[in-house]
Amino acid sequence: MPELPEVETTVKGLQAKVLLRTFVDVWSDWKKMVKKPNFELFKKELQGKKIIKVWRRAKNVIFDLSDGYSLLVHMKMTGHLMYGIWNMKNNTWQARKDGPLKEKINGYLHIIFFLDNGSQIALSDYRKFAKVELWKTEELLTSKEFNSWGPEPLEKSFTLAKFKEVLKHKKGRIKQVIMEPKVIAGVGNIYSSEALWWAKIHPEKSASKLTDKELKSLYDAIKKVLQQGINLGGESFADYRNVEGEKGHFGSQRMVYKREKESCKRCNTIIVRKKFGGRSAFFCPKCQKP
DNA sequence: AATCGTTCCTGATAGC
DNA sequence: TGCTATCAGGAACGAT
Repeated sequence: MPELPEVETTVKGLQAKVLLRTFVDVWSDWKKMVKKPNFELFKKELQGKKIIKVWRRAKNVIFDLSDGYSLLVHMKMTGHLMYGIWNMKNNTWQARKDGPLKEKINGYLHIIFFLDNGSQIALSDYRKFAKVELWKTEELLTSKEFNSWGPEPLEKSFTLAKFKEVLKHKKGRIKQVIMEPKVIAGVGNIYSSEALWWAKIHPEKSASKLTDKELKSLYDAIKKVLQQGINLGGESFADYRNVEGEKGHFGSQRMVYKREKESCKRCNTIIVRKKFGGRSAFFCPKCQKP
């Protein structure tokens, strides 16, 4: 599932490919993925808009366009954006003009954006939870939703004091709290599990019960695992791929996520998987005591 | 105000 | 063997 490092990897990949390109058309076989405005209007309004900037806020990919518009894409759980040249006739695609011809078009492409140089950006999503929205930039930046998201954990302004401030009055389980978009941006199931392992904190511990030492450890761990994720091009345990359709390498660094019944790399204890709040937490019952 | 349950999807897997 | 039931999971939203 794309979290901050995966979205960041996607953004970097797109920056290298699509800056200053202009949208000429859009195709979709699942039009309700476009939430704003309706698909027909979306298609009409997007045509002729030039991509000026590609950036990330929380887990959203944002394309700033000409005429004061912004295109927002949230990949949710199983989505990923790919760039390339699709050949509808023989069902193939190339990530680069001079690159190898990939055997088959990914079977889950639900939106394809056609660019003015003959290339395309495609949104693949087998669970169809992804969302796409076209905003006036000013409206997006001042919207309730945009301003509800928590701080960016890798920005300088995210200090330890800021971390403590956002956790204030939070009594819920720490894992669920740090996964909440309104608390901190970009942290999901993978990186919350990993950060808690590094910080030696049990995922079900109440956020309000963390000691100062634990808060500092967790703060450091969140930044550490996210940066490591970016450095390794994200995690591809499930569906995530970069814009060229390739896997990320964070998997090799996973300490707990999806490692239940394997041994803890610190103390050899068997890693446990426990579901709460509708999600699976992975942790070492010895290193991360309740 | 904080927290919990529901909703959107479909491939994989468990159970019979 | 083949069918059906269950599950995963980001995050907005409504209910409590």
